Amino acid sequence: MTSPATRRQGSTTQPVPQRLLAAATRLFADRGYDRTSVQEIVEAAGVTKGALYHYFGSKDDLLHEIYGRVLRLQQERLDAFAEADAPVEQRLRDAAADVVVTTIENLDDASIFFRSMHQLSEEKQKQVRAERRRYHERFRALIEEGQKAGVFSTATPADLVVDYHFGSVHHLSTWYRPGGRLTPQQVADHLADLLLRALRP
Amino acid sequence: MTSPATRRQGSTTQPVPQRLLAAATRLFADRGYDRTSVQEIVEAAGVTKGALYHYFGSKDDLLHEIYGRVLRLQQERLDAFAEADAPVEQRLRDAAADVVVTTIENLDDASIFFRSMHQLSEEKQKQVRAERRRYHERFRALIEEGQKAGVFSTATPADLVVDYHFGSVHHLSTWYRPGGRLTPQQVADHLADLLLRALRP
DNA sequence: TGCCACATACCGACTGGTTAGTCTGTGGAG
DNA sequence: CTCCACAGACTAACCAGTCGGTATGTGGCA
Repeated sequence: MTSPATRRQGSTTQPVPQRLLAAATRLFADRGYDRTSVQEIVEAAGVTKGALYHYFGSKDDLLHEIYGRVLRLQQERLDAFAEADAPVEQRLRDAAADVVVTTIENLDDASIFFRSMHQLSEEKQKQVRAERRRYHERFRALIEEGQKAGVFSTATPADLVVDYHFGSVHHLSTWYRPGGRLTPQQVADHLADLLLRALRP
Repeated sequence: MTSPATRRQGSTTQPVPQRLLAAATRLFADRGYDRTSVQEIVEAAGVTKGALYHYFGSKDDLLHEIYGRVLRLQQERLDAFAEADAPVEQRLRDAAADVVVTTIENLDDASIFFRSMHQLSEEKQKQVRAERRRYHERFRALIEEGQKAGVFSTATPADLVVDYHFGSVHHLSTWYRPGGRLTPQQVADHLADLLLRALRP
């Protein structure tokens, strides 16, 4: 009935690889990659080292998986918004707000993402940077489209605008606390609004 | 003639504590706090562990010193701009641009600042957060002043605006490379411009 | 002027503790 | 009987911090 990796005690728990990934995410976000021992991860996931090294090649691999998950999710969502059938202003606003909401909903991923690049092997870093660049370029294309159409100011180069906005997204994990004064959606609306206001011709 | 700590070989080198701080800054920025061994720091500074532990209580202390240096510098500069005799828009623009230039000029400090909070002891973290909050509040006060005066839009709460701007400052160490297309001053002008444009009523 | 007492500024071998990754073993499903 | 999915003891490496020692300078006193 249950898949081979999905049995442990009575209740229906997640399969082991997912449990490991979830435990690692929580711990990496909480105390940082280097401060988290493999032993702590496997204990939090309720397994042992044997299980971890059965599914992952190294501690580093675990981190890489987390990066992959974030990048895939965000790229997918951006693509959807960018391809929508609406005026550029609307598409940009939606995309800008969505990345804020998604980031807040996965704050652990976000704090790992921006703090732990260096702990990845050089090769994996290169891969992550390449995917990140694709994302960045897609976003920039939206801004350039609006600039060419004359609905956005051309006072600032588009890639600087992208960095400006993603700086604030990046920063969310530093100050946003769940249950704060503003809901994720409200924060997203405000930040998207600031972006669009800055781009008014 | 030379102070006791200022003699080593023929040439006039910096005193040992500064050399250690400089070496630690470079290494922490480069490979992260946890990935940098005390041995590497002392080797880079041309001394031994004995010297380091003569001047600093712990590796953690070294990091704390770096934080202190950054915070003091930025607070000083912000205070100067905020107290200047000029219209709010001007004071805010100057302060916003200055923090960008100063951050770029000390990019190593910046990447350490935003990546290594967690490696500080809980107590030192609290101290740093308190100083950071003071800085933040000073900046926010500028925005609120402009909002009350009617020269800035009140569409977005002032503290969100502060986080928006400092997100982009924070982010600089991720993308800015010395010798890039834009000079630090140009980047600063653009980012300050984006802020002021977003605040137009 | 000479000498002693003490301090400051380091040196570098050593220790105790931790950690990523390995490897051999085992229980249950097919 | 075999193989998958994991268990858990073990190892080799590393590292922060300690500590006893040395060299150089300095102030007081005879």
